[in-house]
Amino acid sequence: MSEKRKPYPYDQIEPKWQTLWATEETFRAPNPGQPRFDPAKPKYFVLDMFPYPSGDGLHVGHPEGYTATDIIARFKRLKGFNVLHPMGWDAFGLPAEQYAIKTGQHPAITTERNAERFKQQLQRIGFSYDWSREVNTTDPGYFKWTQWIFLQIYNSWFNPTTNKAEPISTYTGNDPDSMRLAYVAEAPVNWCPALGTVLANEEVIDGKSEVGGFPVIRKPMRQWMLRITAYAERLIDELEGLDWPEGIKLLQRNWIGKSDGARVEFSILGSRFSISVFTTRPDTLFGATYMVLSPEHPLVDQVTTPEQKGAVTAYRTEIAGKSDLDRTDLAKDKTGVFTGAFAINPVNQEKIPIWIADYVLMSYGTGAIMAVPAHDERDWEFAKKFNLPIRFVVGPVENEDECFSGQGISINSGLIDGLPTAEAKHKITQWLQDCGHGQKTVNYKLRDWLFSRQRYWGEPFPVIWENGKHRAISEGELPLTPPPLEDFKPTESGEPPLARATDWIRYSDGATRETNTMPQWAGSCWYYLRYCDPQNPDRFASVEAERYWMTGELNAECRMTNDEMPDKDAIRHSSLPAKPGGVDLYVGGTEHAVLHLLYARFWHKVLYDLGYVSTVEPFQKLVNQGMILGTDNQKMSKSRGNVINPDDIITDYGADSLRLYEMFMGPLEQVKPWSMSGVEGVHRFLARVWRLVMEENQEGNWEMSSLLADVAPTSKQEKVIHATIKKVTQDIEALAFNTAISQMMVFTNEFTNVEARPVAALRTLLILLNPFAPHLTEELWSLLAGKFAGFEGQIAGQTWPVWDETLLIEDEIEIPVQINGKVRDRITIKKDLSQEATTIQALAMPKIAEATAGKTVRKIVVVPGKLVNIVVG
RNA sequence: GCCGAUGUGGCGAAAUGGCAGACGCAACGGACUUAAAAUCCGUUUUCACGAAAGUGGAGUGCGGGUUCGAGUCCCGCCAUCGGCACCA
Repeated sequence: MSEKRKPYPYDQIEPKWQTLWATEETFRAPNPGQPRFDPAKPKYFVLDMFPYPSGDGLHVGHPEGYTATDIIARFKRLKGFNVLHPMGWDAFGLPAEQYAIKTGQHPAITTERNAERFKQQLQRIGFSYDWSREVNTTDPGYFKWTQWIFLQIYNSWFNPTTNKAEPISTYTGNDPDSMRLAYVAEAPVNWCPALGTVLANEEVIDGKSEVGGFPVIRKPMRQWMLRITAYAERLIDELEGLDWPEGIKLLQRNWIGKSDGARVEFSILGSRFSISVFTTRPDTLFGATYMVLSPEHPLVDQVTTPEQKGAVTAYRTEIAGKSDLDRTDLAKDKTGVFTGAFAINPVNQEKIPIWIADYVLMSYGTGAIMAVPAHDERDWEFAKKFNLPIRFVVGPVENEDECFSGQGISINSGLIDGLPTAEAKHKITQWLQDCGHGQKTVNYKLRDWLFSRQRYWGEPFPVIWENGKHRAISEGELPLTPPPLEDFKPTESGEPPLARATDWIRYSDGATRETNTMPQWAGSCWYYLRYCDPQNPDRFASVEAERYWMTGELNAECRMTNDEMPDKDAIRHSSLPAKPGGVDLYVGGTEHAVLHLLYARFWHKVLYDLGYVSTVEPFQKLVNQGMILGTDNQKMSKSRGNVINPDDIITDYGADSLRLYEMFMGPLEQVKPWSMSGVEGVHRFLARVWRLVMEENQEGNWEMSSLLADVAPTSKQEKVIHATIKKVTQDIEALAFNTAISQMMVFTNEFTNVEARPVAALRTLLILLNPFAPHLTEELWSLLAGKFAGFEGQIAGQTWPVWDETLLIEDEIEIPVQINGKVRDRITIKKDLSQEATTIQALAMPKIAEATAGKTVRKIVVVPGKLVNIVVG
């Protein structure tokens, strides 16, 4: 039984170099001040979205982005950068906890085992991570700082005057607790009975949990919230300077959902209360013929008349029992009930009925609307169903049987008659403001971030409760680790699992610990900062390390020593100027466009405002890799059975082939299907590169190719060499890895059938190919080192080659000659031949002369170096 | 419904407004081999005419437009994928 012969011995080469890189710490990135740190080099921080280490291990989608960043990291090192290229584990989360509930195995054990497996798989692919910087969000040494950052948020408020977060001590009002950026609220939340926890809005998809797809219902509960809405404006504005895909920026802007409009007060007939509404169309106020309160609106009880009480209560009960999915089903008919009460329209003193209906959401605006059926589709539909009056106030009205929601000229609208929509809005808003009936307002779709979970496997809140009030524990008590538990389920009464740890909960006489934990997003909000200085026990990262890796600056003028840390007010508000920078390149999937990327930006801005980090934004450049589909063109999933395991690819073709194929498939950002024969194609290419250097002898052993020679390349070869240097360099910088690989294939084809193979050319190819196929190129480099000069040291320590543009210029070029835009012939001319001479030569060509004979030449376009186009009539 | 992306051979794909299909896969033919595998060389958008070299036409989702010239720019559609979705 002999094993199938391998086209080249990748199975021996790859483990060998992986071991050597690990033992020699080839890719270790020292911090400023550490041995081997070179202050003369510029820095480059290239980051992957770290994975949740699931029990399933990696699939081929993971290494797509990781290979791209690894190529960039290796390329930048060869270009002379200090490169920070780290990896870690986003390891808190539901699957480990559910596994624990099922099996009783502690999540920490599952997590550690899974992370270890992920690490081995990643190392088998030969990624050049600095493993000494590995982080795990579940390590106490890590989440100590997650909790610490929470305390900074808890101890801050957003000052609208300065437009930034400030220590709560600077707030002079009388209820600071109501101003904190982390606060407790009794709010309707997304409760998932099957998971036994609440979820963030972002984690609910079509009324079902993102994890598991279980139904989610609305339920009022006491929860921790983070005041991300305070940053809504800045989260939109500060996207501006970022090098992100426009689509992702747009997704964030839409998620935040800024609307300009007005708040209008409607007094209620015979009541001391008034109803406040938000509208983006104050110019349609004269067309408001009724009002609608959300069923959950607190004023419903106050305004409902005794006669309507029964109907209103019945309706509210019905709505309360509905899932979010039922409520937001657009196909369903509008429903609602009259409250019996009337409001007064402030612009014309008209008496209009007040209804309740579930098409008005409590969670947006004020939870109440003025209904203008003539100019709003939803109000139109509702008015038609319940026979409510419709009055057109924006013209020109062409069809009275249709709702018109566009802009136009105000009619039937008193003081704004005849004004176009924009001016009408402005004037009526001014009028409302002058009369005290309303004011200009900006409203956002973004809600505050529901930040607590009823789970075991998450960061405990560093908070205790005493006499019904919350209070932070001291920083000295961090990290606050979760208690050991046998049973990870919520308690029978619906309390979080931590409530089972009765000893742990008791903080002191009369003080108990918070039993909620933080959501999984918490750890990933700041992990990029921890990579800068992952073992630091005294700060989330030293001032100098954070500043260096985020901005490239050494010798920080603002030196915050650890001793100064407790004296927070002194170190804050040094009003550090905003620095450009952050992570230089961040690669990950689109699925985090509005979750992780919004949360992380929010935390970063709080830390920036408080003076703890140097940049306004965390991620300067973002790239989304496209999903890899199965060979059947479907999304990979266990149930479809189309999942490709990278381990199998490595066993059959080697890690370099896996890396190369991941990049050769197509543009990084694009969605693309896996193809096994495609893997074989790049594998063959790597074997061809191997055989440029090695050949098989009679016994079937590999030895150095006899064609290798210390000769100068021919001028044609020289051109290919420099064209390849140019294209590979430019393509890597543009993240166009597929075309870079094509060019290296062209190079290899050029040198395959030659009588003498110039070693210098191979030397160049090996360096160019090294970021893509690091094992193969290191091996060939070391083999050549025994025979030829110029191969000293590891290839990872070499310098990236530069191309000579003058070598790429051809003396003679062939250009097409067109007649009326169609190619009729080709002509070979001197590169710098004048336009006149080119024209004369082109016209003299037999085919051209024949085709133009007897016709009028109306125009001749000569594009130097490109083509000639003769226009005949 | 709204927003965004994409649409090019049998397949993955390439093309600063300037020779459409680089590179790879698959297929076919040849060399090497007793044979096969591997390797190397060649052909491969399509239609018509031709024994052949070749000649001519069509062609980048569809319909228009700008231009000497459009896969690329503009207008209007269609399809697929992704996101948001009663947001007042």
